[in-house]
Amino acid sequence: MGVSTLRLTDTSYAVLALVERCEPVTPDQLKQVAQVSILHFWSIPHTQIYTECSRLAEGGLLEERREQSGRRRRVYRLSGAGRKALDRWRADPSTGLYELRDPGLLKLFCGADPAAVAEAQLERHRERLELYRGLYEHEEMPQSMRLALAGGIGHEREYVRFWSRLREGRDPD
Amino acid sequence: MGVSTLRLTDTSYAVLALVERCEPVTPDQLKQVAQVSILHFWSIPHTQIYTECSRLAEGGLLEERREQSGRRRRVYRLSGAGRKALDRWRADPSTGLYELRDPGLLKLFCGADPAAVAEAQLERHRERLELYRGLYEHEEMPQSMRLALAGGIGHEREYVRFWSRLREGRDPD
DNA sequence: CCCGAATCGTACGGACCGTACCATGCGGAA
DNA sequence: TTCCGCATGGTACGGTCCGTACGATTCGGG
Repeated sequence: MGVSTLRLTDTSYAVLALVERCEPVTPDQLKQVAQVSILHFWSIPHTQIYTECSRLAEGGLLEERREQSGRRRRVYRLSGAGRKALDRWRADPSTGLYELRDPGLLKLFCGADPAAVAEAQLERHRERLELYRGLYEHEEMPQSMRLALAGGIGHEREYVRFWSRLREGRDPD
Repeated sequence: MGVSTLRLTDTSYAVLALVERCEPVTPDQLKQVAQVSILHFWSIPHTQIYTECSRLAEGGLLEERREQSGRRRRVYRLSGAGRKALDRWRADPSTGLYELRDPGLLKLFCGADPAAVAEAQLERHRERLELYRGLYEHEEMPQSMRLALAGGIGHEREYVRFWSRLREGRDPD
């Protein structure tokens, strides 16, 4: 299949960028890297990483090899066309809107007891905040990744603030 | 179809709660209400509101009537079973994790120029923040809705802070 | 050497999504 | 009044996505 007929979504570019950073790489490794990076602001079900890789390979944006022994896993690299597409996308700063599905805010909106929901949410968000802070402190990572992570930290901090106030029955302000 | 065979997602409950608040109500009206409320933290494509309403009616959680004249629109009310299901769900404060798809953070992560992305993001988030603040000040609304809106305001404020710092080349902190 | 667990990958059906398109009502112009 | 154009309201439908469930391979310990 030629590049011309290939539909590229933001998810496609996410995969291309991950491959760029990790090549040569198997889908399973991508899955793990995504787990501690983009999945926090760009959620994808794990199976889609496999299908997206093979789509992109078929379209010529990734190069696909097979390991010669063992599991004969597929191994991907960015192709010239892939790099070009990725660069073009990166050069354009315009984006679509974000989409959020936050069941905590939903329950709050729907009339659940604020303090009770807050209690549960606080626990989750505190965990996440600690997780992000740990990564931020201890991991080596490229600057762009560090910036995105800082975004996540900011959000979790805000979540914790919000739900804390709610738990105590104060106005969230 | 009996209730027993009906799969209820968070989206189902979102619709039930909106109906509870607006009944009697047509799907189109729900669409408009959602537009200025839950869509900011629980995104749903508009067509799904129609299909979800008829699913819930078929399952006995909503009552469906037709207008007698004009467009003969479908008009929904919460049934007894619907109210019960909704109450049960609300009483349980546990929830799943939130999911986010933020193309701004994604581009940042993928190596785009931070200042350029920030410029574009700032514009969007400033608009949203103003929108939410306007609603918060001027609209009458139930307390639970006000709380959820306050959550949205907090997040937009954080977004603005984050992208502002990035635009100026400072560390996001 | 075998077995169980962990890892890695895929198959598949149903839910979701978004585009494109109909249908109806409404209001203004002549 | 009638016509027309636009705004509103609703649906049809096919492709994409999603998540569960399972199959395959490897590894480690007894």
